[in-house]
Amino acid sequence: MRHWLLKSEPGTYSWDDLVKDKKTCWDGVRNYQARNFLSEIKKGDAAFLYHSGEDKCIVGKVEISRDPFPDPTAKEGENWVSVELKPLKKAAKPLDLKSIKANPAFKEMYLVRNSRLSVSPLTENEAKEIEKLISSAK
DNA sequence: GCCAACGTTGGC
DNA sequence: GCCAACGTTGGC
Repeated sequence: MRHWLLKSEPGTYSWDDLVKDKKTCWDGVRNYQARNFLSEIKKGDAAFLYHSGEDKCIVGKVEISRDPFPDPTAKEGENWVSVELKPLKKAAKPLDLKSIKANPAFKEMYLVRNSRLSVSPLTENEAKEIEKLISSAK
């Protein structure tokens, strides 16, 4: 099982929206690198949801509930993919970007090195560290 | 609101 | 195939 980081503007689609919807189709990704990662995701993988913009926090953990499939919002002839996901658990303590940048365990993270990439893989270590940090009570 | 980083597009 | 121009994203 692999771990991923999914990024979203909370104004566009937030953790709360996801909880309200119970599950969502992660579509609209229009970046080749992100698409390549998307298509590597498998049902049963876990991902963390990061809010860019106002929040700049990892806000929760989600589970991929469907293997990659063609993005329904793609135009005719275009080849984009999406996955389906559902909320697993909300972060007891959101992990903000400042802490991520300050933590040497996250030095190599895509979020740190290329904050514009909306879908990226996490190493096992990074995933463990995130898990630990968002789970611990304040 | 500004700017840096990155991706895409189009002229050559 | 290169590179300048432009658009988008996201942090500050």
